[in-house]
Amino acid sequence: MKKSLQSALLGDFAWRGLIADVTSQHQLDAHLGEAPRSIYCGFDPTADSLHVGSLLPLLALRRIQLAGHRPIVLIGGGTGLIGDPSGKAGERQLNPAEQVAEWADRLRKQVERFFDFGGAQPAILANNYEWLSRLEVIPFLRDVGKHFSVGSMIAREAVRARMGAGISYTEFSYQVLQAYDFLELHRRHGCTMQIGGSDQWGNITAGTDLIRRIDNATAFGLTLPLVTKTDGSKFGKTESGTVWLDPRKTSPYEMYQFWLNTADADAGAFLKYFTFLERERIEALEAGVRHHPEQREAQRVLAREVTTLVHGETATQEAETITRAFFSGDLGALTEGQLAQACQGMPRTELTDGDLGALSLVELLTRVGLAESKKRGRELVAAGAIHVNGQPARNADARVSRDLARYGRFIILRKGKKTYHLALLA
RNA sequence: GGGGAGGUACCCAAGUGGCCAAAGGGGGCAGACUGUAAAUCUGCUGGCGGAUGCCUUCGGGGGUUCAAAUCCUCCCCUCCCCA
Repeated sequence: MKKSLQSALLGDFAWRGLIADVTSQHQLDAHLGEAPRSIYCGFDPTADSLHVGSLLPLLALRRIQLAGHRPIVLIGGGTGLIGDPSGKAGERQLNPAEQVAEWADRLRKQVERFFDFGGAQPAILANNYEWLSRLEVIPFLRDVGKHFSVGSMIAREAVRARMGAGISYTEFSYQVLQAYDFLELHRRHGCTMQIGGSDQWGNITAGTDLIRRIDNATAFGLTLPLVTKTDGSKFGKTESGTVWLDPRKTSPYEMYQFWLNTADADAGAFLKYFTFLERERIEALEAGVRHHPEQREAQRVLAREVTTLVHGETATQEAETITRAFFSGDLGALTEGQLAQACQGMPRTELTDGDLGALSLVELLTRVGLAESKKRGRELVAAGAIHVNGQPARNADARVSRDLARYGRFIILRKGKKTYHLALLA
């Protein structure tokens, strides 16, 4: 009964665990196996950068191109003005139009590096503001609106979940716009498939339905799984917050650390999700996790691969250099630039010249919040829990002076194993 | 409306006149071990220039007392039972 998958693409997706849901799997399989297809995924500008969570659909789209199909990256400059209710507990505040336009521009630049715009199937970048902003209400309601039944719109999970808390007509309409995007891309570029996160299922099938009704054509959809961690905590966050793709918001070093800290139990799945390594290699790394977990080779490879995908080889080498220096305690090996990068995600406190000589180490610890009180600070120093620029601090009453700082500016305080704080001299 | 129980530190929870800055557990932080892991063990878990010292703290106010988380009183809040 169950036929095996014919197309290399779906077979790879299935092996990687990238399929949460698909429309008519075997028909899609044949469709993809027959000829190069155009496949799209949308990204709404809800912030000035994508984050690691967006990497899953982004890399899936790249897999699609590598498999010989044409990827269409849709920036939701129009839908971003409306707001997707999917997965949102309550109505969101609308962002100013100029801001959404600026964010859309940033996302476009951010996304470009993942695709090949030459070759046999060059990628297409589109922005739905281009057509959504030109829609006229009367024709839209007559030509498109007629094909949507309110009953099925209300039945969609994203809407149903909001019926209690409330949902505006604006957000309620989101699914219609996304369906319309799919139709538009179908007509413009012969797009026959849309992928997205698992919360996008309703929006995607709204599109395949619309294409069937208006253009009497078959289109397909596939959703990717929600990335989960086995310990139950949310994927894509660290203590310092969201892990962004923009190096100005999350340094390559921070991103490298994020992946390096992947739990053993998640390493295999993440290698499949977020790298382009072939099956044999990943299976070997998974075996490595089982037999030599202490070597953390899978995590190292994962961190190297993903950081390189996002930030390039040079940035990855730099992240590795910083990692080695930080975890050996030998900060002296770092250049000023590397030190600055390593400190990028750290909470920081700026010190004035007046603070120099006036503050003792314990006072500095309380000032920056690493110790709740001087008493605590003393206890921490006594316990050997405080390191200053990689060196264990011995004297709680030592005065803070400029020659304590690296490059005359950086005093990196460490409490315990991984709580850092940067005291930055003026 | 009647009857009963209770509000203690981040949470749960002991304590019913001085030996209480307040047991115990959880959580948190740190140390050891380790793989920048998990588990485990240990320490700390009100503040103070380092103190058989002082200050703040047991729902809120007032009072009794040499002395109150503990007794009295008023107020606020929570829960349970009967109407």
